[in-house]
This record gives sequence, C-alpha cells and structure tokens, in this order.
Amino acid sequence: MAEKRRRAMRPTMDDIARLAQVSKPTVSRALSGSRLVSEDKRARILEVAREHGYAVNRNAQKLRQVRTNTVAVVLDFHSHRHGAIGDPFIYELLAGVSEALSVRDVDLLLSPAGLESVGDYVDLHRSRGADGFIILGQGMREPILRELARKDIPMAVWGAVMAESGYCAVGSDNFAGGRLAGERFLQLHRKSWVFVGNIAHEEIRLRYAGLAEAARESTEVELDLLRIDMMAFSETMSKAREYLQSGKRPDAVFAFSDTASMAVISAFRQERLIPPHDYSLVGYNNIPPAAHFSPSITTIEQDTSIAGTILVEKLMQQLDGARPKSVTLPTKLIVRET
Amino acid sequence: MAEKRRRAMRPTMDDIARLAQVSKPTVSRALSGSRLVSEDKRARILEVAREHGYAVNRNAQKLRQVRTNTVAVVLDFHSHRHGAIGDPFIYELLAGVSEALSVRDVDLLLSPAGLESVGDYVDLHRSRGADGFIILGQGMREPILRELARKDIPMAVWGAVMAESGYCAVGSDNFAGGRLAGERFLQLHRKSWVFVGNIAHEEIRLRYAGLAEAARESTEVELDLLRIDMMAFSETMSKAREYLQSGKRPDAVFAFSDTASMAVISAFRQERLIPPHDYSLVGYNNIPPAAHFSPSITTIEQDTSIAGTILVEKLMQQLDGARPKSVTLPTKLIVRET
DNA sequence: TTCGCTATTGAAATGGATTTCATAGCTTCA
DNA sequence: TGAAGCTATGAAATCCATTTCAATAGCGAA
Repeated sequence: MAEKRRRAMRPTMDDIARLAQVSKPTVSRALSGSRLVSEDKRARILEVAREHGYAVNRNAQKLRQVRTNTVAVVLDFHSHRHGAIGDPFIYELLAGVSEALSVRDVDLLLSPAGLESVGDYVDLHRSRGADGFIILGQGMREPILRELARKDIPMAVWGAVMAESGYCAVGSDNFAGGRLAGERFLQLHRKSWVFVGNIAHEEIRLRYAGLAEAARESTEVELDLLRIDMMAFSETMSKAREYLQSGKRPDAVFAFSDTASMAVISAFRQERLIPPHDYSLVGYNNIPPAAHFSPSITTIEQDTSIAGTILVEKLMQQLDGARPKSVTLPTKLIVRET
Repeated sequence: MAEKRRRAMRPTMDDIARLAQVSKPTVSRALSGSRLVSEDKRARILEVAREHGYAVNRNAQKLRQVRTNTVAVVLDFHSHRHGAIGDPFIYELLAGVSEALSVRDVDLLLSPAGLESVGDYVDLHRSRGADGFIILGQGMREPILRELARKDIPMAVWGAVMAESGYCAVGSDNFAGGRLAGERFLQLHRKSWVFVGNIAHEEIRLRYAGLAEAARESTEVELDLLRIDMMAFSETMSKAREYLQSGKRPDAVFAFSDTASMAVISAFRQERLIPPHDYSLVGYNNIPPAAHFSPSITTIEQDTSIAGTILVEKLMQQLDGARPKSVTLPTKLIVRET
C-alpha cells in the first residue's frame, strides 16, 4: 500500500539516493555540481536521476536556501485603466530584462496580482516570493519607491535618476536627450518650438528641461509647453488639435515618446501639416514602429537590451549586499527624414 | 545567542502562534480564512501577525500544498534572433493573460530561461515550478506541444485549433477572419488579390484558406500568394517591393498581421500606391497603432482580454482534472477608411 | 443527568531539499 | 612512524507551513 502510493508519486531525492546507493547529501552535491563528489559517483547519480525522470523540487530548494532566485518585475500592464498608453517601449524593456535574467538563470515573476501599496511589496519580499524587484517606470509610484528604499528592499528602477531618491535608478540621460532634440531644431533654424508631455513625470520634466536649455541658446526661439495629463493616445491627439485650433503654428515639436509623436502627426495632418516639411518632429524611445511609421519618426534612442542588463546587474549587486549607484545611460539621436 | 539570532530573523508561524497564545494550525487556519476558527482568536492572530510584519513563507506553503499556484507563460521574446517580428499583439495577449491570472491570484512565471526541449517543460512541471503552461503562439513549436500533450502536461495554447493536436488550443477563427477580408474585397469589387504571410504557420494558412474560399465566389478574382518565410518587418517590406517590381499591381492585399500591413504600406508607397484608394488593405489583430497609422488600417480584431481570460480558464479546468475542448473565438472586421 | 452532536483546538506527521558537523580513508611531510 | 591535512561521504538538523487525526468543550435533546 505504502509501496504502491510511493510508486505513483514523483521520485524524491531520497529515492534517487537509495537507487544510486549513496546518501541524500551526495545526490544533492552531485546535482548542484559540487566538486566534493567523485566523478564515478556523480556519473552514476546523474544517470539514475535521468532514468527516473527526477527533477529537484524547486519549492523545497527555495525553502531551504537563502535566495529564491526569483525577481519580481513590475510594470503598469493595466495602465489603460488609468488612461495611460500601453507603450510598446515598456515591453521592449521587459524583453531586455527577461533576457538578462535568463542568462543568470533567475526566474521572472511578472507583476504579481495587486501590488499596490508599500505593504504589498514588503509582504512579497518577506514571504520570500522574490529576492527583489525590478520596476519599469516610476510613473506616479515615486513615494512608494522611496519608502521601499528606506526599508532596504532590494530593487532597481527604470526611470529618472534623482539624487535624493534613495534607490538605485537606471535611466537614459533625459536631459541630454532633450538637448539633442533642441540642438537639432537649432540646426534646422526652427524658431517656434513646442514640447508635448506631462512634466509631472520626472523623466519627462528632464527632457523638457534639456530642450529648454537649448532654446535659450538662441534669442529668436520661442518654446511652448503643451502639457498633457494622461498619456493616452487619444488625449494627446485632441490636445494637439486644440493647440493648432488656438492659432499656434509651431515649426518644431518634441514629444515625450514615439507613440505621442504618432498622435501629434495624426492631429497635425488634419491641418495639412506634415513633418519634416511643415515642422520638425522628434520623438523618444525609438520603438520599432517609429522607423516604419509614415512619415518615419526622428527620435532619441534608448537601448532596451543594455537597459535590461544593467537593471539586472544592479539588482544582483544589491542582493550581494552592495549599494550600487544609479546609472544614466547615454542617448543618441536617430535622424529619419523620409 | 539563539535568542539573538531568532530576533534578527523573520518571524515564523510558530512565533506568531506563541505570541498569540494559540497553536500553529490555528494560525494557519486563521490566515487562510478557514471557518474553523473562532472570531476572537482570528482577530487576535491577525493583529499579532500584522504587528510583527509576518508574511507566510510562500515556499514552505508551495512545498506542502499540491498546487503551486504558479503558471508559466511562454512567448518568443527573443524571436528577433530568429528573425521574427516583435509584434505588439503578443504583448497585448500577455497583458490579457496577466490580468486574468491576477484575478485568480495565481503567479505568472514569465518564459523561464532555456525552455526549449520537451524535457525542459517536463522538468519545470516536475520540479513544481509551475502547475501548467500558457503558451502564446504555436510558432514552430508544434511538435513539442503535441508531445507535451501526450505526456499530460497541463497547458493552454494560443494559436490555431487543430483537431488532431491533442492539446487545448484557444484562437481566433482564422478561417472566418480570412473570409471576412475576402468578402470585403468582393464588396469593393477588387479583382486582383494577394495574401501576404507564411502559410507554414497553421494560423496563417487558415487565414489564407478563408480568403481563398471567398475568392472562388467570383470567377473574375485572381488570388496571389506572397509567401514570406521569416516574419521580420524588413523582409516583408522587401518581398512586397520585389513583388511590385515584378510588374504585379494588386488592388487588394490581405496581410497576416497589422505589422505586416505596415510593411506593405511602406513598400507600396514607394510606387505611389496608397490605400484605400489605390488598393484595399486588410490586416489582422487590431493592435492599437493600427488605428493611428497613416493611413489607418482596416483589420480583423482579436480581443486579447477575452483571449487571456479563456486561456487561463481552460488551464485551470485542466488542473482540476478536466479535459477542456479547444475554443475558437469569433472574429470581427474593423473598417477604417481615412 | 446523560447521550450525541457540533464547533474549536492542538500534537504530530508530512512535504523535499540543503547544510552543518563528524568521520573514515588517504596522502604528505618531517 | 606519527602528526597533520585532504577528500569524500553520511547522519542528523533545519527551513516553514499544511493537514490529518484525536481530543475537548459546549449545548440541546431525551
């Protein structure tokens, strides 16, 4: 009876040990690649394990070990609820992180259910569901993030680098990105600029600030701010339309994202204004569709593969007890004139 | 010493039991919402737990319980390696699945590292890293999927529904989708049709078959197949360009995805052919940018939110021991004529 | 007053690995 | 030849919660 039940069950490490005629610790060592096992035994153990389709129980393993080898990745999946745009960029970033975690053989727990308050994050960490967090986009979560940092929860955040934030942030050099856009407008002798974006977000505020600095280099340049609150495509589009209807005729537009750029193009097209002829346009992120949109979109690149790698690296350093500094990644202007 | 060490450690259920002056099982019951605990005790236990920042160790929990409450979601993140396009649609689908899993409070393990062979899937399941799989896109994995089905690994697959596959598939009615496109072309009196896509993929083959059926309804219609092997944007674009250069002048194009539609638009534009005037174009998926592209793209909708819900539902039924049937979701033509 | 039933409760068994610590068997060096 | 130092190995402790099963208490019915 007990025999029968056991036969139906998956083999445990004890079973493998018995079958290979060694002790359980030896099996454990053999499987984890410890040097403390003689080659002949290791070979025999591996063979027996394979033969019986044995796989280490990850939960028992995680229970015993200090690390769970799992990282929770948080992103605003359901942000349309809040009217934000489901920007492809964030997915590219997710792919970058996923790839980087794969390399280290760490599991990726995606945006677990109901991670809203500080307590939710702390609980997930305490309950050993994840060793740490990678958070894609600060959004309006900044206060939560700061508090988590104070509680020493290991995390790496994609977003603006702020000196006082207390946590490790990784992000592109938004200010420099803004300047690049501005410098391009200066080169093209554009005089009437407008920035499109919600500067309540620090990342976006910095892009605006960089643009503004460039604007001040010429006395002839006028810079407008077309502030949008939500980041939905439709809202951006209607705000842009209103802007034109109020009589404005900018000759240079810098939008906070490529997706927003598409909204601007659509709105401006209704007034027969088409870039790059009628106005210069610069977006941000260099998402794949930006190259294929018509007209194609000049933009500031953010390398999501590098970003993912660095986010993971920084988090791992924290798990090893370090206090890594934030990182600002270089930006690059991708010019497209179709 | 032991005292000191314990103080530094996270509290365990034993600690909470001692502090609340009850036994461990009672704490367990109180926390899991069992009715077998008197109200006053439950309240006291919850209070003590909160006060001491106690969180149940998920790994111990998963070890003991039969279910891990974790689902592995597999998608071709790094498909650019294989030259495939990182289509936003798959991300929308991921969001749909994520949302549906959240509702059930199940964790989402994203495309764990190196899940390539049948053995990798089986091991992950055996090692109790996930209760089952949700696989987004059959891609070229069909043989693996069939073998997994034979081994009774719980899974739900987004893709084409095939009678003999042996696993539970959920997908849109690709044949009907193809017909919808064809019917539209018939209505518009288009005579020279072309389908763009890799019909080695069953989903795409069905779309082509649906279109072909519609084509046979008029003797005047000619249907071409522009077969592409990889799904990269650039390849689609160059194949489309070559097609035109060979002297063809189709007046109706049905592309396997919205992203491919964009590639077609870009290629055809070089010959000054622009839809809907010079030719009719229908895409597939209705990804958000399709509405905003210029010209905007008429397409066949797939509802990713419903898709996610059903995929999760089907997987859960399998975990409960059922053998759910595959599901074909209705399709809908979204007409956009800008 | 006693029997039977229900609502609570807790002791002990259980899930499956990793790690510590002790030991046996061999070398190596003086 | 004896002390010291390795290497390989296993027994037992440990990680932490859930579940089974037995026991108790409280209450109404007879």
